[in-house]
Amino acid sequence: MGIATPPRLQVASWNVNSLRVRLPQVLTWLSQNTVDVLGLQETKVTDELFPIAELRDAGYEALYSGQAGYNGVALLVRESLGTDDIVKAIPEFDHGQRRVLLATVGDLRIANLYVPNGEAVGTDKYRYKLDWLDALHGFLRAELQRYPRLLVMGDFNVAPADPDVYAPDLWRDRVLFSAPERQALNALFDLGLADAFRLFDQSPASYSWWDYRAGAFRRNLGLRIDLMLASPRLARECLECRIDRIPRGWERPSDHAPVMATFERDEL
DNA sequence: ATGGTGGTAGGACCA
Repeated sequence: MGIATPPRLQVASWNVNSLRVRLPQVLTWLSQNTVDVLGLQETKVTDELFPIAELRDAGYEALYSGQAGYNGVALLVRESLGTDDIVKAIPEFDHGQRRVLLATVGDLRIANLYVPNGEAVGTDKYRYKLDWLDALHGFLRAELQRYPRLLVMGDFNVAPADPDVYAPDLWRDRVLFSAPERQALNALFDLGLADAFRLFDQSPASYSWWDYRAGAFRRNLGLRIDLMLASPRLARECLECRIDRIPRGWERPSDHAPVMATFERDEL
């Protein structure tokens, strides 16, 4: 018995770099963290092979949009919550790459994204990334009109600012941190979306992705490219946002760490 | 050091 705590919704985003390889880690992490919604990126699994049974046994309903070999996104939602109004592509920018999954969970609108990597500045893939982000901007502007409580999360493959990069001067003209990419991200901020991580005090050199090579994680040579963007209404209800570095240190890890956020809810 | 590692493939790709 005690004073009832306000209801809270805990949300996380994690690029797992193959759900089939990382499923045991996802299940372990879910058992250790009270998360209501988990967005996954780079699932690299077709819908036919998506591990719905294992996730259902863990208490989660799965929404997924996958393809063979590359890309793939999913939303794991605690079964009691339910989902509605599912969208699997940016309208008028659907090229078959499975990078987008939106759903309404309670009164929260959640967009889970795997933004194109862009390969290198000046390449066709880089151009595609910028076009993709431009289309995303128009789409999210419309979503914000419809849904006051909008959370946009995922692997953005762009670091917002100098403190999000271990060597900003080295990265300033490279993919993941080039000025046009940051400008595209700033355009999303200009819609009123807030970088939830920066609503709170954080440790210096907080990153979400570390290259597999050259001992980058051990040396903390990382970038913060996994983000949670909150609409104005939702930003006011955000109680916490942090990165859980622990799974990046596990054996055979994803190269990304989960980003977590907690929101106070009026009711669910 | 144009390297380094990892996933999906069962070749070169993608990151």
